[in-house]
Amino acid sequence: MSTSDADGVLAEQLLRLTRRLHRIQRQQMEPIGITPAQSRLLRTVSHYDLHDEPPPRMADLARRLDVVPRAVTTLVDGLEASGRVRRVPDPTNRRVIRIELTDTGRATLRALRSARRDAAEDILAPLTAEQREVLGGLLSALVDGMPERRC
Amino acid sequence: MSTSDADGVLAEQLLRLTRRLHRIQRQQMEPIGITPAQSRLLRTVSHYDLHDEPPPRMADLARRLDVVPRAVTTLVDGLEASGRVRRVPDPTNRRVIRIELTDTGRATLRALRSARRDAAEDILAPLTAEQREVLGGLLSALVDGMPERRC
DNA sequence: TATTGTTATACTCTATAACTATA
DNA sequence: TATAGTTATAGAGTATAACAATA
Repeated sequence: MSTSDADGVLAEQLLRLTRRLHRIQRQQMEPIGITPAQSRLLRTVSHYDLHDEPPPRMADLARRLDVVPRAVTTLVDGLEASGRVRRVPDPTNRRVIRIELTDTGRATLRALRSARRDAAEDILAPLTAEQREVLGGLLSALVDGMPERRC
Repeated sequence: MSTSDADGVLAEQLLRLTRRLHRIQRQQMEPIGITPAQSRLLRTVSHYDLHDEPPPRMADLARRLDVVPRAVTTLVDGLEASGRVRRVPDPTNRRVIRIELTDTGRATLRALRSARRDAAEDILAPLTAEQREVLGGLLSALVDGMPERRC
């Protein structure tokens, strides 16, 4: 392995780690009856809710989740079917649909938080608190440096 | 966002980052005619090749890739169809199939290396060389701490 | 009876393209 | 004509379960 490929190796470790994180998350979320991608969307919706901002549009969620709008449709379909969010047409622009959190959705978020923490703890076990802080800082720098998805 | 959920946030950043890495990789590998998962498998096979070890069995690859054996079948199918690996029955145990790298496979690996590096560089751009080294160390600690998949 | 890999099947996640209804 | 979200479709990735061949 040549030294100049260090970045490539780093990318591979990232992918491998995330695959495991994904599997653990899926297992822990299964009893709650939600998939990881649905969980991410639900958390994104809750940010608006917690900050007393108007509920997000489908397009907002696509941008925040860094996926194509079509992908949001399916996720919201699933969350709406389980009563965790509500599709509410925007009265000022009838093309727009806003996604509102329901009480069921809030309850799910509470259950989810501990599951997510357990999954993270499982993955991060080899690191000390200080190391986690450093890792968090580096990841924040990377995520903040990400270009916004054009929708 | 409560402080005690820092690990959860960290996990989310990891997932978000990896989703982008995945997308970039897929785009860069498309002209080469290979998918990211096939590429990972090919690289794993090449480790055995480079270290003059006997070619890996399907089960070896499943363990190294941290996936179920069934998943390896599909990946090898694709790589064999494009002439990058060969399925060779083990003469000493006829249940076992060993996966050998072909010259075409080696050529693909060369093309892949630069693509992978470009994808990594794209993601890691916000970090200095020192920060990348720190990140690499932390990820190595995490990956090394991962339990082996039982197959 | 245990191991190795496969066939059969299904589900999650995401993408592109074409369409509908608004604006 | 441009925007918001959808239907239609496809493909990558992975999983579980049942099975055949071999040990």
